[in-house]
Amino acid sequence: MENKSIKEFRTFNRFYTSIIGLLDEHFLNSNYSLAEVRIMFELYYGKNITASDLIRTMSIDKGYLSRVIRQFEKKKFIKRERSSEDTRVIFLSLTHEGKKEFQLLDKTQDDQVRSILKNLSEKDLTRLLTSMTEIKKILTQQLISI
Amino acid sequence: MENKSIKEFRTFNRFYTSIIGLLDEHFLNSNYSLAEVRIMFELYYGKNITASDLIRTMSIDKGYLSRVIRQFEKKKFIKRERSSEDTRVIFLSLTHEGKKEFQLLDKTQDDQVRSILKNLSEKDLTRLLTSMTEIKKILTQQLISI
DNA sequence: ATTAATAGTTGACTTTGTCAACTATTTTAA
DNA sequence: TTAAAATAGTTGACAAAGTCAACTATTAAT
Repeated sequence: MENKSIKEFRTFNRFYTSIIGLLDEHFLNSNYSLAEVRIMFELYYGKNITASDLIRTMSIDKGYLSRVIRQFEKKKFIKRERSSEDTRVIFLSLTHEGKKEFQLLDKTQDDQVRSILKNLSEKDLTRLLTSMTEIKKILTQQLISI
Repeated sequence: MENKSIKEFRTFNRFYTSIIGLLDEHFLNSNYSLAEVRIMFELYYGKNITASDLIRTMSIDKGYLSRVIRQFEKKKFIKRERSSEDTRVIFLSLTHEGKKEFQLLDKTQDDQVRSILKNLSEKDLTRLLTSMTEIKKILTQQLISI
């Protein structure tokens, strides 16, 4: 395999890092860190999520997570419910307030993405999404080897 | 434009964030932060770079940058040269030591990318890189609107 | 000549993240 | 069945990363 391929791959990574950086800016200007938004995301779309789940999927430190959860609890965004089967385990979920707060963030992100995509021609939009699907499909199989 | 497009775009963003995260892990396990590696990158590939340049291109805080540069100077990775035209300005560059250090990081990253790409068929590799070029082309024009 | 702008530094601070030790509980296996 | 190992989560102490405003020095603008 050619070095040129590696170079191209890395160039794309830098390019897309800056795209993601621009999109994340909004979150960073909100009152929440990326980790906090991600936690809300997981709880909003998931079910019966525990701290351990978040630690695994986010690769976040458990001490740090514990504190973030406590903060959110104080703000009444997250509620805890101890498992009856295994009392070490605590199920986390968003309160109504928490859901509302996340929806706000999520919608702003949607709006921001829409404002980018709306400028694209039908053709370009299709090409863009097709390319994304393609990349996802090809790289998913490789993910394990990283 | 459909909500489905927005959703797909954001799904890809999350996917690619995790790819980048995996690739960046190595840097984070090195003795340098992402910001530090990025600074070395800019100095390695650029010419006549000043702190102001880095502040603009990286959107980094100037106080923070000032300290990082000082650290690197202490390690003899970066050298400063005051501009004769505008004595407020200091040109930054990597020392021989600094270049060697960056090359090490850069090579490790290359190796890591190679280990991913080598598992792909010729066809998939071509498709992957084509898709990346496509995305880059389509989104570059939109970058301003973000 | 003043005033405004720019480049970079410094101090004080906050946020974010890490590490290891700890409690409490459950699972494993002799 | 019980001792040891594993798992879930918390806490304290700390380090790294990043932010903000005030500062010096210099240059550009009116």
